[in-house]
Amino acid sequence: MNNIIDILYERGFIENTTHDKELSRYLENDNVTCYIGFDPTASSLHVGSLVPLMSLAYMQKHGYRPIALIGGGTGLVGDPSGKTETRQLLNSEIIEENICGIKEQISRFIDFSEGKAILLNNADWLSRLEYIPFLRDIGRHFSVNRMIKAESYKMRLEAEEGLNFIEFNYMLLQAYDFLKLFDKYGCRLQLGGSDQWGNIVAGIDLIRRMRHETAFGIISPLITTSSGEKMGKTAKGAVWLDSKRTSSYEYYQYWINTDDRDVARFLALFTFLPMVEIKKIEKLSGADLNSAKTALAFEATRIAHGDKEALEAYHSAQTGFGPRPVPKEILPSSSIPRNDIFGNMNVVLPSIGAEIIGRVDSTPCTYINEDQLKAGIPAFMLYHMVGLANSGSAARRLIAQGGAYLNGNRIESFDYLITDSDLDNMEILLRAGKKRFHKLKVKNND
RNA sequence: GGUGGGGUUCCCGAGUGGUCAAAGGGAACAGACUGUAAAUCUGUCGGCGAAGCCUUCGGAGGUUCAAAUCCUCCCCCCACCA
Repeated sequence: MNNIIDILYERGFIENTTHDKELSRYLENDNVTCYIGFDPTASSLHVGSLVPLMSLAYMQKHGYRPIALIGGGTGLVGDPSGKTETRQLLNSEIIEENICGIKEQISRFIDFSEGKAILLNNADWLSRLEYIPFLRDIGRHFSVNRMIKAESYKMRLEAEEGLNFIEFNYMLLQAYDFLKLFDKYGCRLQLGGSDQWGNIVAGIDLIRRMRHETAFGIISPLITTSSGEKMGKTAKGAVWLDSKRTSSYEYYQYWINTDDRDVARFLALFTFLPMVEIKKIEKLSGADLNSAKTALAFEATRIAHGDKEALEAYHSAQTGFGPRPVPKEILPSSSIPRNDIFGNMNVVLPSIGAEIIGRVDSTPCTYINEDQLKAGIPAFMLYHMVGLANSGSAARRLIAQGGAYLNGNRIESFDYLITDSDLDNMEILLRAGKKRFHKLKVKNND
């Protein structure tokens, strides 16, 4: 199997394509350029953007030239596709900031060295557009009758909030992007999420009408978890790719908590592990899947944050939840530490080498003054302080319900005084519920 | 611009003078069960060192012993008409 379409299909990246036969034939060419757009609506992409990112990464792995297009221009307009509400309009300064963050993240997935990929910003051409010429040259190719039938707009036309004119224009701008990239880079293929279908097809039509050439589109399914949620939503909000917003520890934990039913599917989408190995995972069930989840979390963290961060997160998980060795026969291509019981590991991470193999740990941690600890702090205050509870009341509730643990022992009373006598190995391990950990370490007075 | 309908605690949504920190559902959190899964059951679900007090129902004023509820002005959304 070396046809990229087959590979993308097998891994679950494709929901639909335009003209499949011609597309397959086109992809047999050597110099295929394809693109995906990312609108800078936040300073970081989140897990929801992983599918397009990974599909682009796969395209690159197979020798195609990807263009990552940052929507510095379209971001000023706001894509209504598939949204039930109007996006808040962002100003240019915020967008500039966002672009910086996003560029960095994309670079983790796509190799931009030596012209292997291109990073562009559509503000470079969109912000210079003149209204009347644009309407005359581009606008005349769009039928409003057709546009309002587009699924992406339909939703909004039927919704309570309606659709305003600036949003209605979004499709034209994205179509124009595609035309630009076709003209300048010979780019004939656009990838995107399924909500982008209308926008992609609009671009293809525009290229056909104006250049009499064929362009193609591939859309990925909207990935939902088996429980029916959109990917990347947690109680705390989105799971960001930026480790400043979602720490490697949290990121790893997000993946390790994958629903059983999603493990194989997610391994295919969100790691580079070979499908042969993933296929074997599909046969596993029950607790056996936990090793696969560990590998998923490790690999996903590695790709998004780096080897070192993945290893730290892995270790933190071991400290909190106990050692969970991953047998050799599970996903052998994964570089996750094998048969590891605290520290003795055989890591196969070239970028790290041997020196880091010690106790590394990224469990959230707070430092406390020695004096303050000697004086003692009531448990509920500490839980609030450290962020395991949102308020004093919440902390009291937590403790009252028996959900607070100090070094593994349940805290019986909300005002239990935590002091230096609770130090274990120079630190105090606080736990809220089953899986939220926080360490408290002493800062010496100076 | 006109007419009508709206804006309620994280979300949906009830509430039209006191009995309202505000029904119900969802989400979330905790406990039990477990495998850091799912499902289920139970409890919690504004803040406060907790009796009691304080802040909340788009915003600002006002009426009243008492306002999410009544009045005035303003902001925003929706529908129909222009």
